[in-house]
Order: sequence, then structure tokens, then C-alpha cells
Amino acid sequence: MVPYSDPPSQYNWLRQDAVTVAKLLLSYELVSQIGGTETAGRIVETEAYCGEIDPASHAFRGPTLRTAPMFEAGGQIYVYLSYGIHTCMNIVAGPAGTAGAVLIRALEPSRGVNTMQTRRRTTNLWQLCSGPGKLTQALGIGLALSGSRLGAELSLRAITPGPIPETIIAGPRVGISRAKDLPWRFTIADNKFVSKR
DNA sequence: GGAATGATGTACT
DNA sequence: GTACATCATTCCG
Repeated sequence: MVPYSDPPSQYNWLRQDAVTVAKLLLSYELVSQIGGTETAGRIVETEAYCGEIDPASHAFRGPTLRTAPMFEAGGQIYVYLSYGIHTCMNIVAGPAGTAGAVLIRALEPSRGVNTMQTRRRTTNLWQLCSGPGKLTQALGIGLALSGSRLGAELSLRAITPGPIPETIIAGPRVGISRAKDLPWRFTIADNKFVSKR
């Protein structure tokens, strides 16, 4: 028998800090198998939330029932309800206990566009996944997925062998009231599918 | 037990 | 640009 170690995973790179992971995720496609049809989009906008040291993070005041998935090792999925209506999805980053997370804020639609259009009740490609609540609706992501891990219903696919050729822009995060000035929102320069302009 | 609060999206003026 | 829908979670008393 080999001594105990972490299970082999193609997702071990997610155990880096949330800011690093937020930038690396911009070279990946987020793929959903939910509902039996594959839907997917390239990640073009992310935000890093840095656990108990970040006043804007849901993990800032320590673990709760809701935020428990954030305290697992990188690769966990954390979904929460926003404004009573919208679900937003995070990929947990860092070693277990650090509670880093990356909010996925926008996708460039790539697969299952027809299904996404039906779920979103719009045919406008630019508006299918251009916001954290929009993309969860398009991919069929609900609260029940919180606490699951990447690799089953949701997975990541590399788009480029290495870093993306485009420039990554860093700026302040959207819609928060604390730690407004930290430049932890990352977008692909000039991409037309991000949530703002 | 009760009230305040959002990591938002859409519709309307 | 402003209004508001809508509810799980959190915090306070």
C-alpha cells in the first residue's frame, strides 16, 4: 500500500491562492452536463475572494453552514443565492481551510447555445452569460450543486496549452460594499462577453 | 423571534 | 439613471 496522499486530480492547480487561480481560470472553458445536454463557455471574467482576510468574502466571519464548501480544498464548488433570486457560482481555491474562492462572472458561450438560449429566454448571444446570475441560469446551475466538486456535473477544459495570448485586465470587484478598492476582478482585454464594458 | 442585508438582473422613466 | 422583485442567511435583542 502507498501511504495516504491526496487523491490524484487534474485540479490540483486550484490549490493555489485565489488571486492566482482567478487569473489562470481565464484560459479554461466551464462545462456543464446538467440536464443531459452539454453547455459550456469560455471563462472571460472572474473575481477573487480571499477567505477570512477579505472583508468582502462570505468566509470573512468564519465558516457557517452555507459557506462550509469554501473551507474545503480547491476544486470544490460554492453556490449561493443572491438578492433572493439569482444563484452565483464560485470555484474554491487554495488549500483546505483557507476559504479562497473565485466567482465566475461571465462566459463566452461555446457549446449548447441553443439550450442556453432556452434557459435564459433570450437569443441574444452577448447577454447569455454576461453576469454571474446569467451564466448559472444558462448552465442550469442551482443551489443543490454547492458542496460538490469539479469533475462530474461541472468540469473545466483547458483551451490553450499555456497562458492565454490575450492581456488580462485587473480592476475593482463589482457590487460589493467593503474592500471596494482591491483590484481582484479579472477580465480578458477587449472581450465582448464580460458583464460590463 | 424578527429585521436587515445583499458578490444581481430586468423593466421602465 | 432609478426602481424593485424576492428569500436564505446572518446578526441582533
